[in-house]
Amino acid sequence: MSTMETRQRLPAAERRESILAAATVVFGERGYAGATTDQIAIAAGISQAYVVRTFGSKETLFVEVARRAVGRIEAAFRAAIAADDGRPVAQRLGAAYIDLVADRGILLSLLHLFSLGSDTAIGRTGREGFLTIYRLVRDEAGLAPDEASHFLAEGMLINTVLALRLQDADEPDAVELVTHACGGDLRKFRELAAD
Amino acid sequence: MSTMETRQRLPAAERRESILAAATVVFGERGYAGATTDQIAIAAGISQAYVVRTFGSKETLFVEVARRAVGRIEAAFRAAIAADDGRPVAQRLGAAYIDLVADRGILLSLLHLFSLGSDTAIGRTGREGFLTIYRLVRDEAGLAPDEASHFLAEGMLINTVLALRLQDADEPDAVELVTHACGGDLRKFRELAAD
DNA sequence: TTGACATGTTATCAGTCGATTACTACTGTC
DNA sequence: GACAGTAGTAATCGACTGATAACATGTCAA
Repeated sequence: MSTMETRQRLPAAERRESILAAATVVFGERGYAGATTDQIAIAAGISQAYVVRTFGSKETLFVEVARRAVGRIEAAFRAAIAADDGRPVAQRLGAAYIDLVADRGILLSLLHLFSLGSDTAIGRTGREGFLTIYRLVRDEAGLAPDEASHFLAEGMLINTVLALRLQDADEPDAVELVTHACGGDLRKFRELAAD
Repeated sequence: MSTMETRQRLPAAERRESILAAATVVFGERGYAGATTDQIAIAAGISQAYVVRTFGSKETLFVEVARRAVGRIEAAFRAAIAADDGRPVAQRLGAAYIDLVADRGILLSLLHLFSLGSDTAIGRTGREGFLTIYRLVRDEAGLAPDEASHFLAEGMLINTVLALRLQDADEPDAVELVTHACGGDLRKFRELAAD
């Protein structure tokens, strides 16, 4: 019934997506091992058991969160490549990446994903995701290998700044560093990164 | 007695350092939450209880590991700054950073440290460490703020590549990316990063 | 309406982990 | 060669966590 405003149960696909969104935030803040399925369940507003049963295991959930995050980046980059406004493509990609900061969890979940390359399943997912993004900026955006590498490097710095919450620090050195890291518009960066 | 080759007990300072070295490797591979004090104890060749009691808690141990890692980077950079061989200082710093790859755990522990900015105690340590290194390359090496920022970005990319173990991947795209990330000498990078 | 299926929960469990305590043994010194 | 202090271990515990199972309830088609 859609006449009732308060739907009590969600179709599986929507519930799945809402769990993924909640898990993205929690994994982004605490990392894979540091996050608990109970924290994710609370964030999603359901029971811990349902989180686990929906994805089979915590590891599977994390891999799904990571794949979804890579997909978001791909979509944002493809849109930036298509929307040619005269600026160089690298600049458009950079702006698109900064916009992703609004979804803090996405970038932070990927940071944690990339830090766990030693784990068998998670590591493979991480390598695949990282190379996918590298190929996208090289082949679809047309950046030279060294340009693509530099671009990813700047992205990793943004991830680090975000994880450290340096944009909230008030020391002048932190302000200066974050300003350069985010490409100059500290004000916008801070707004996007605001909880 | 130093006539006996097999010393059975170590003075506190040496034992402390050996635990820190072992913990650096384990934290580097598994992260803070993913590592267990028992794994660290096995790596150090002592009992789990002794690891915890020596540092009071796992968190204190991690913070000590992180501070030690930052100290190693400081020392390596200061040496590179002092040893002026005609090359630009940024190039010397880059080479010094690549050399640190030999101690994989140091860079990987810092990667994990930087990913936990939301944690109260660990986050503060991470911000302090990151800013310390930024100030060093800016003030002591004399890099301009944007140069220092770029330098840190390349460092973060190296950390990521290392964590993902991309230097061991055989796909041509991975080889190309790692080559650019490490400054060209893939062979040396692989040797240093070898377990 | 009713029944069948999909959505969700409560209760519980076995394993793991950091920490504490009580105890043991080595080491150098007077 | 005993003593005092330092280095280290074994045993154990309570808390936490991911997973499972049994059960409950909402939803929709016929």
